[in-house]
Amino acid sequence: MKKSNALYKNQGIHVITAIFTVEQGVTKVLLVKRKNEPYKGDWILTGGALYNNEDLDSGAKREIYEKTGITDIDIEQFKTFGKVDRSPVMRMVAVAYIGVIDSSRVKVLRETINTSNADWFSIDKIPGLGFDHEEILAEALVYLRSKIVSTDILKALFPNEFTIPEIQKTYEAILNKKFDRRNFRKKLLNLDLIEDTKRTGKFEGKKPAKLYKFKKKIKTKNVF
Amino acid sequence: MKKSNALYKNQGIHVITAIFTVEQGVTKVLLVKRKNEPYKGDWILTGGALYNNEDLDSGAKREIYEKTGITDIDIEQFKTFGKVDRSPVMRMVAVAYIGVIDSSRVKVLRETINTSNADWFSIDKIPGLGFDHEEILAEALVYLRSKIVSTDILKALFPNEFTIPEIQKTYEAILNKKFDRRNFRKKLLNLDLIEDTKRTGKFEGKKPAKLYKFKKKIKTKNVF
DNA sequence: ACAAAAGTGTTGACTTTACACCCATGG
DNA sequence: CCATGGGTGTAAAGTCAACACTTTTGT
Repeated sequence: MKKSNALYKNQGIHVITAIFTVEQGVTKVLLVKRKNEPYKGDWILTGGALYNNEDLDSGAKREIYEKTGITDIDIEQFKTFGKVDRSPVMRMVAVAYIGVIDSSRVKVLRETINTSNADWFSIDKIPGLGFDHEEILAEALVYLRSKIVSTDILKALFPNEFTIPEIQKTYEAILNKKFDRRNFRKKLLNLDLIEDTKRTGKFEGKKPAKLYKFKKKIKTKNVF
Repeated sequence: MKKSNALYKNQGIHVITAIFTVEQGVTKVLLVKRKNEPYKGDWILTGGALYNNEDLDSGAKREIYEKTGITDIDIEQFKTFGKVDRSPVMRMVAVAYIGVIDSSRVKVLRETINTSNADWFSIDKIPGLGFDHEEILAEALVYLRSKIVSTDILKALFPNEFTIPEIQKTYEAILNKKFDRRNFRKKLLNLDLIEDTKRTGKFEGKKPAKLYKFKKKIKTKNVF
């Protein structure tokens, strides 16, 4: 392959992450505001150009750190976006990730070189986003929803102990759906993701609730 | 973003597809042999560099056409690979796809500009592959297996009518697992992917078998 | 008439769903 | 002592896995 061929000259790779949290029953996503052209002043998902000396996952995490100050976040790649005109500057494809984090445990930076502000937005009050980030965010949400029903992706929100009513609220917020208290408990326990800690704590009720925690190892169940 | 910054100069994008078929109960993948360095003489999956004037899916299809002559193939993006050293020439990320096609319906080209030969390989007799294509192929297979249990991805192998014993053999070949005849039938019909054509045909038995076909519209079922 | 593969039905185990009742605590 | 949410149980409907018998044809 010839580097000089105009057919594939000046290409680049974005690594973009939709970082979600849930606060008081509301699903939110972290956005940053661009300081420079293109899309100056617009909100976008965290991300930026991949460097030559880093793998995709590392690049995505570096960008998260640079734009928000967040470290120690687990991310999961879900799709790559590559419409010809998705960036007005040059030909870029965007490798997109989702991440989940407890917003109360992180202090988000307000000012970086390329972005001013960084803030959590309720997913049903999203402003217009720059680049193709609205499309990316929409697909990120679909992916997030598909993941929480069978994986321990919510572990980031509940790294330690939690009660079932508490985590149920989070499921309901993300899936935008209500569940029967008793059936939810049975189903969740059946997924084999969490275990009883034999301790109790408080959530909303006056009666103490049992505390659970995510298991160390998880196994997935199969169709067929 | 400055195009000249060495941190992200000279990057490129590969679009790679693992094309599968099933012949007489054996799952096979289409490989081509490289004519030029790097990896001259090695077998690899079909693919190549994305052009600036095409979307990702189009690029993947163009590469398939150029390397094998195959047109009219449905492909599905499943993951992007981006280890720093995955290509010795320059920094490339590979957007990977899977596709399924009936090998008996296509005539695969044997000679192109960059590749000589193009042939079907049983997935348990894969030669060493160039670049990181062994890793891509391994993940492609996992993805393929996850897809056939709930989608109409096998439609490409059975575009028209087929019998249940016939398609069962294909499922068994891909999943490398045997199923009970009666339960397989019930489960498959329950997936709501196929419908009775009210016609009959022959497969292996002497008794005529009912002919089915994939439905036009498919709906997916949910957990939670 | 029989071998060989195709089609159908039943049963028991397990899940899922929809409910109703008791429990522990703070006020 | 009672309101509030937390915990548990049960019955009906549905799914899943294992298995046996009948049907249609070619020879």
